Amino acid sequence: MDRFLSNTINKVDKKGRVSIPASFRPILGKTSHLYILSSVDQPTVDAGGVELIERKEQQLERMDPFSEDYELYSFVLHGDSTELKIDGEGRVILSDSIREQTGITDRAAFVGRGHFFQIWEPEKFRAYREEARKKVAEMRRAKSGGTTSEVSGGAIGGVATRRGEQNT
Amino acid sequence: MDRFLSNTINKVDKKGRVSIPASFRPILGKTSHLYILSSVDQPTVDAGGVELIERKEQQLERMDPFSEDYELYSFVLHGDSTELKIDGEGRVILSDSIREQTGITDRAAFVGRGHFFQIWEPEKFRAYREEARKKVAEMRRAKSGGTTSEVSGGAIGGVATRRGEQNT
DNA sequence: GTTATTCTTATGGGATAACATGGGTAAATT
DNA sequence: AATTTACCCATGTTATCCCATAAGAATAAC
Repeated sequence: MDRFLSNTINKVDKKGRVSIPASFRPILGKTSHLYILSSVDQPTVDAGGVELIERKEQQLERMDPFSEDYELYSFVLHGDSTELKIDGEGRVILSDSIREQTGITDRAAFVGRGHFFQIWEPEKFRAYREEARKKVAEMRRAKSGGTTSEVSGGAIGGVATRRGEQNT
Repeated sequence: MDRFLSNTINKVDKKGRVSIPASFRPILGKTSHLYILSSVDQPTVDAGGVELIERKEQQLERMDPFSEDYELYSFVLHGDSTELKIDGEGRVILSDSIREQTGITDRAAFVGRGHFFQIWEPEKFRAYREEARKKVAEMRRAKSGGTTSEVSGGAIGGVATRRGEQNT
């Protein structure tokens, strides 16, 4: 497996630590660091290995280094990102900036997105997921006057609600 | 880790000293000096090891030596640079020129920019960051009507606001 | 097929090290 | 001499390391 899939909700302990889902760990590679970029339009952050940053740096390199766009993009990419150290048990401690961005307090939802994953406040994730499902259903309805039952049936998996529960 | 990432706000003590974030220190190499260049278009200064100056000189070489840009760039590059000594605890004392340029009084924001970092007056940083995030979001929206956070991603979490708070 | 055994994981807590910060004092500067 | 700067040491806080444990999951044994 080489992609981040499924979602899990883990607890944030009183020291601010959360376990990265065990299934995500090997995909991050041997690095003991987790890189974080916060989303501009949703209350979530993107997380992954260095490649997450490197991928964006490559996009930067294709831009004119003297342009305003380059300046802004580079500022946001490097100045607004975060590097979390992963401890021996596969945990990270969430920084204040991440908590601000996501609203996370005592539980965090880890959501696989392919070559990266996101970290959400569980309730916000649930709401966003619900909304996304609705929109997808509407789209389909609009396209093919058919019923929605098939669509709403199982387009997107359920949200894990307790320790260790996952959608695999 | 070999790039300057994330941002931190540190306190300037009554002697004028500030700690360089510990995560930035190793990237500077073994040099006990911090090189400073004041920014032309923002109230901030660029900081880094010797490579910072060297890199800028290389950029200069690529410019048309008869252009006005070259003249100005060369002027600020060589005229406005400073060298700060780093003490045993990883602190530097901010010069008057840096304080003038940035408006820093009692707190300083250290902002990673990849191969160098910037030092801002925290409030000014917060404002610029907000603006940058907004513009990047617009950039993204303009390029692709898409809504995935991977596309819109890139911006990041909140600004540290008190001593020691960081995005690590 | 069912039960026992071993492994994984998530989670907690204590001990320790790292870090930002403060202050004292001697060495330089002016 | 009066400041300012470099070097030391002190301290509270936070992060990091290490070990423990419960609950499941996977595997082996019966």
